[in-house]
Amino acid sequence: MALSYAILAALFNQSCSGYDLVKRFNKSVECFWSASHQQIYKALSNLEAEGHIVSEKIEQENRPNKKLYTVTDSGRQHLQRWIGEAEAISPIKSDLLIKLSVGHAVPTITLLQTLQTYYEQHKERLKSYQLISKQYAQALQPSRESQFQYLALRAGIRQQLAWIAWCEEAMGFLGQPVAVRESSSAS
Amino acid sequence: MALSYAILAALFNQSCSGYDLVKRFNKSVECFWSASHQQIYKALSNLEAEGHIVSEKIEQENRPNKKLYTVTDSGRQHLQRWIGEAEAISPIKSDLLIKLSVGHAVPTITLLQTLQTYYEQHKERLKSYQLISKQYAQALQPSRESQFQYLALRAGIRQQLAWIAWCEEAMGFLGQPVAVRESSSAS
DNA sequence: TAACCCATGTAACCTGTTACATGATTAA
DNA sequence: TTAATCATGTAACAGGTTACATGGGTTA
Repeated sequence: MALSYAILAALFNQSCSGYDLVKRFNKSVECFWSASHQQIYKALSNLEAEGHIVSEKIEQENRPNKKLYTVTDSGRQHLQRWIGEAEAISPIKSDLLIKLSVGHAVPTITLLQTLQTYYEQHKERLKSYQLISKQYAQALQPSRESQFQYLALRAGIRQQLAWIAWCEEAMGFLGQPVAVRESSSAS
Repeated sequence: MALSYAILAALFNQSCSGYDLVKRFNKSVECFWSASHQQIYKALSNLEAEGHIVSEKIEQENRPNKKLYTVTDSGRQHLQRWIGEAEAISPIKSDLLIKLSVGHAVPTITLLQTLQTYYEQHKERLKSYQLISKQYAQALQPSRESQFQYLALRAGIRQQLAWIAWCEEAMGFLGQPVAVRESSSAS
């Protein structure tokens, strides 16, 4: 369900083909959702069957033809209605947290190694978000659209910072076997 | 896949019935994953077929019999192996971020209302995490197990704090003075 | 008398992942 | 010549949601 809306939102911001959508979802700015190309092509044909998007066949030379998808009035209304609804927030569902909550089942060194790997991944992701963020910040006259995308990016950055700070806390905790400390930099 | 491990981890910490697992997953401390009872019963029977857990039939008076599930040696090893592996981190997949990234499609007031609802939910969740956290912190001699659970909880707290701070940033950006209402729970 | 708690399940359906398929163009 | 890019799909399977089913005991 949410994937359809994510697609609708992406197409509302910028009409494109299924192939381009895949790239936007998995590589670049729209990094808050992911989906395989199979899933996306399926969702696109459903959305078109429901009348929320239309496709225009683009004939190309020296490469395969493609379909350019555009949001219809019906699609826009569908999207607008959804934005106005607030769903219940969902649980974190993080592998790492499950692993840590049974950390006593393995040697501390194992846990530290696993933690380190996640730590580095979060730092990587933060870096890529900050890079995009810089591009937005440098725009002299940002469009209203891009301001919203910048805001969403800010959330991503805050999430990564929270994970990174926590990894450091956890590694510190595991580094010297101590009791639960009351202080820490919780704020 | 991850659900099986989450169940294994929960049972490793404390053997219990499927019914009790549902409660532990959806209500209380193990609040980092969620699953319906149908899903959990299914996963339990799979795990038992694979030999990772065993069930003991508990006969009860005045109420239905139940099955007490316990992790086997094989199950413990399976879990330990998994803890040592580090998967790739996954995208945020937040409805709210999708909504915000096409915020220009609706009137600002609509977006603010939606944001406010998420904001309150995150504050609620933070409160419940902090309540559990306090119980851990008050334990005079915390077990090694509970220290790990406390650490996982710290991650949950940091996540909620990040969301809350971002909601305030976003609401501020959208031109609404952030009303810092201390008790928004009764709304 | 109705609703909820205990306790476990089946079945239909939708969503997401993995594998398979095609076929021309371009860069190493 | 090997691989990657462009561009779109089908099919089998695993994971997750919703609806349906049972039946005694307790609380309002």
